[in-house]
Amino acid sequence: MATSKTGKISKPLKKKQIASAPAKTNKTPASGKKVAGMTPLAGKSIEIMQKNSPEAALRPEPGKSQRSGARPAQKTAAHSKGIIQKGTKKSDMARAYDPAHVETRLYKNWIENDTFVPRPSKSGKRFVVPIPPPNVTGNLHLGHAMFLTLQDLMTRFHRMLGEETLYLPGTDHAGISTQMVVEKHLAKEGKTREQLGREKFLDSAWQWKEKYRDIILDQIRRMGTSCDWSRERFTMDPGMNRAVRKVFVDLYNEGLIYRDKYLVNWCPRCKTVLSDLEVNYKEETTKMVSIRYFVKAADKSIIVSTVRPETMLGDTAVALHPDDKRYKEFHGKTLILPILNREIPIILDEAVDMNFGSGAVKVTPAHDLTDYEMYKRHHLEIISVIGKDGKMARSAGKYAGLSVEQARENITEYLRNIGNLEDIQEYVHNVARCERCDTKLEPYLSEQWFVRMRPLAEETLDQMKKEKLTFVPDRFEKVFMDWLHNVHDWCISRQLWWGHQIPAYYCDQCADIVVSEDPVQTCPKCKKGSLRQDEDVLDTWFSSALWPFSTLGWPLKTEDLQKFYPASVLETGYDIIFFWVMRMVFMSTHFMKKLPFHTVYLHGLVRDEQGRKMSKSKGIGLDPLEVIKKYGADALRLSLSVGITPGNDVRLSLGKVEGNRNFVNKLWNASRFIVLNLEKTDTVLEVETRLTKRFKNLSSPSRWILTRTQQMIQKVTDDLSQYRFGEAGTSLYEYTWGEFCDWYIEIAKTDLNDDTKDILLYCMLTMLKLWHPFIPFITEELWSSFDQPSQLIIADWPMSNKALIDAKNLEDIRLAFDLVTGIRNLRAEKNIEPHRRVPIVIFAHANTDLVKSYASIIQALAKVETLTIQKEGTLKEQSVSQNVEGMEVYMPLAGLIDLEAERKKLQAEIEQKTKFIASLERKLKNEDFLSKAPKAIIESDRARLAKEKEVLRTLKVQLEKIS
RNA sequence: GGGUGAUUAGCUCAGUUGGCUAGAGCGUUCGCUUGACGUGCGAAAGGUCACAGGUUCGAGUCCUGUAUCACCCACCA
Repeated sequence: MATSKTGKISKPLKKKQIASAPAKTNKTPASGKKVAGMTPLAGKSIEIMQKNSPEAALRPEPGKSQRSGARPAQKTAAHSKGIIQKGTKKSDMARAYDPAHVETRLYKNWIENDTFVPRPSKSGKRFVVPIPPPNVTGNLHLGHAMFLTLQDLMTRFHRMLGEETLYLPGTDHAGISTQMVVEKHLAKEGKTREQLGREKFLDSAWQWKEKYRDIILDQIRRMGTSCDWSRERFTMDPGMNRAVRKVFVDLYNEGLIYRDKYLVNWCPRCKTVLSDLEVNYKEETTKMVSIRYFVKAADKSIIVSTVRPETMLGDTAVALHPDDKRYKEFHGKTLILPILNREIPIILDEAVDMNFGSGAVKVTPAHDLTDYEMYKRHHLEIISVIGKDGKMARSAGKYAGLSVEQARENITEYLRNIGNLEDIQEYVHNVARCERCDTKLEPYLSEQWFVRMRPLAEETLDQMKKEKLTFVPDRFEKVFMDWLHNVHDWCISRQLWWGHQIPAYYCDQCADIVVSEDPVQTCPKCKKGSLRQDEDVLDTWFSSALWPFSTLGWPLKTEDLQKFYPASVLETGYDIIFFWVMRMVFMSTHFMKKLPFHTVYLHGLVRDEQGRKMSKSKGIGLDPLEVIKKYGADALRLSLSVGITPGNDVRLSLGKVEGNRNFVNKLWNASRFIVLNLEKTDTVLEVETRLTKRFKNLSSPSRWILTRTQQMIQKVTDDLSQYRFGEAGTSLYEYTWGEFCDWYIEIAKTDLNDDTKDILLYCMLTMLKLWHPFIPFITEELWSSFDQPSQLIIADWPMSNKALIDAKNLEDIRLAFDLVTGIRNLRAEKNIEPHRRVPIVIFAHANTDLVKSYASIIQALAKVETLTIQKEGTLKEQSVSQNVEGMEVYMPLAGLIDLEAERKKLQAEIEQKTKFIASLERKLKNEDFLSKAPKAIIESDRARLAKEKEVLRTLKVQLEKIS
């Protein structure tokens, strides 16, 4: 491929066919003229000398500060710290960027200038991102860093587009988690929550919250997030609480919240119920015991198998499949439960799997969900034998008080002794565990509050037909829809103290339940009973579900609510799609009659270098603050946004961050170069206007970089609009370093006139704008060094300017670049020191005039002494050669040439070329291809073929000349 | 049991609607005080795009199957 779609020149430059040589130039005339074979040894000895030179001692040790350099210079404080301050002379810009001293100052500055506060836009467009409120339980981790980076990236992009932008911050009270850490904290002082009592416990929880809220918010700021802090919310703010109460009461009145007795997931350690989503299943190998149950008054028996023999104390039936022929004679009989000798019925139920085990199932309604369902179908007895504490209950008789495990052992042993134990086998099955503390859960029969999901799900499905909800990546749409189609009721009560207390009140006289937004003292029904509020609190996610509208003042009809609901994009990790995203969607649909956002962007999970999930509880993972301290927030942000793809997990290594820190520093130095060479700094607009007028008169490289800049503007804008952050970042990176720095700055050095200075400035300012959403700190800092009006954060996003595009020129300049690389190749191959100038002869054939126009660039960048450019010709001296796009490039090296090696090199190239041409020809002779492929493809292949043939021809010519 | 994702250079990953003699960063090798930057510069080596079929003029990209890994949902004792 010649020039790529984007017109990038980097690809062709890396081609293998182009061979060797060293570096570039400056204006000083060449000094060392005698071309001599430079041996590797000679090079080494020089290196050794350098290390021992006095100057070397001044170099910074690796990993130490950047302060000293090879050329020690007097530095001001600002200088040495890598920051730019008002009144600082430009020449004082430090050699390396030091984020630590810049970030805090800039952040403060942004806030002082109210730049994070939404400002009405001319277009009326708005962009709203609700933050996923971090828990007030601890410190920022990389998961947070991830979403903060992406959300802020979008926010800053849209703010620069001129939209009225709101990034709404806040924190979550995080019920169980917070209660757990507060209890742990109290335990250190030897206190328990029971000792303290509810009120005092809540006091210390609030204290905890105050402290950690401040910490976490501060950490959020460290990432550079441009949240509107004036609108910050906490899920237990009075306003939020009001919203929660209203939602609860409304849903209750509509019959969508109910209270019922049900077998729920109980965590004996947390002492609360959990919703199905908060249960993790983990595989475990246990013993499955088979027990013989005898039929009453007969010697017939049935064998049942179980992994939980201790629950047999609560058995109230044995179930068989109605069609199971083996057990026909047992239908209608009763069995004697061993140990207790209780009489239990045999029931028939289709839930039984005939093919599993013996085909007979013990039924323990109080401790198994399937059994509980059978209990309801068959009107059985229900006996609970395990208590809230996870120990055997009083109903377990002599086993009461034992742990479940102990009881299991004892009962198994007892069954063995009485001869009812038939078999024990290893069995692998899934065990339910608490998402928070990993304790084994017990199904527990109790009265709880539930949200009736079916009607809400259907309402949501309807709404989603009217409004499009876009998922990025789109595969999550299916996951989302499947869940909606297969919902279960949501258990929302929690036996905790920290959270929104359920607004339900019970009468101590008539047992009536009053559900009310405001406290009720006396029973409205019997008029005499006093009311006591339900002690339980709501699932944390209940309040999070209201986040998109409760944060804006709902249920009040506030201006904010009108303006900023619905939000634009909800960005979060795919792991909380059901916990949070789903619930926001159906709650918002129900109460706002509009989806809460139009797009759901789901990022992957951040993992460590080994691919392990970052988890602070396990002590794995990098601390974002440490990373920021060492490499800067910008470097961290880059590492979490460039090269990533939505929905896919990211591995983060310090090496990656370091690389990005290096990039940030590169940007700093490119700016530094420009600052040092600029006499005056005009605004982007002024420069752009000037360049637009002069465009046609500009040099080819100048037109090239301007064209590429326009293309970058277009690409980055498109990519960011379509949530392709990784892609946008990658191209910008390549443009910044690989094109602007590596080529344009080097070319500009050869002729620093007013035009080139204008272009350097224009490109840099544009680049700073394009980079700003990714790396806000350094870009803002550099922006200020160019004396631009207003801050970068609120500058206008650039627009691609058609008057600054010259597409044809991209092709032309590529030749020049390829020639430079080709010559450098030759030099490197022959170990010519970079600073030594060499003579070069180019037979450029059809490109002669064009190449001549690039002579000075080639000469400068490839360090050429005398550059001879001719249409064609013969060689006077022995030379090494290189073929660049059909142009013959020779570097005379009399006496130092291994002719055989040269021949082999050319022959290899000829062979490769020949093959490639053959395959192209085959393709272009293929009737199917000619008739079915798009014309543009055929045309470009034809052109390609012609070009390649020319290259082949010249390669052969070269081979002859050398021989 | 159902579903999803991953599998591309030594490592970590890109690769938008199929047109690619397959790219980046790190690492490796060689050479550099080249006055923006050694947190740098120049050059190079390195890939049967997991495997097997298929669709297509053309497949890293689409389809089917297989393997391995990861995850999600449901949980049958």
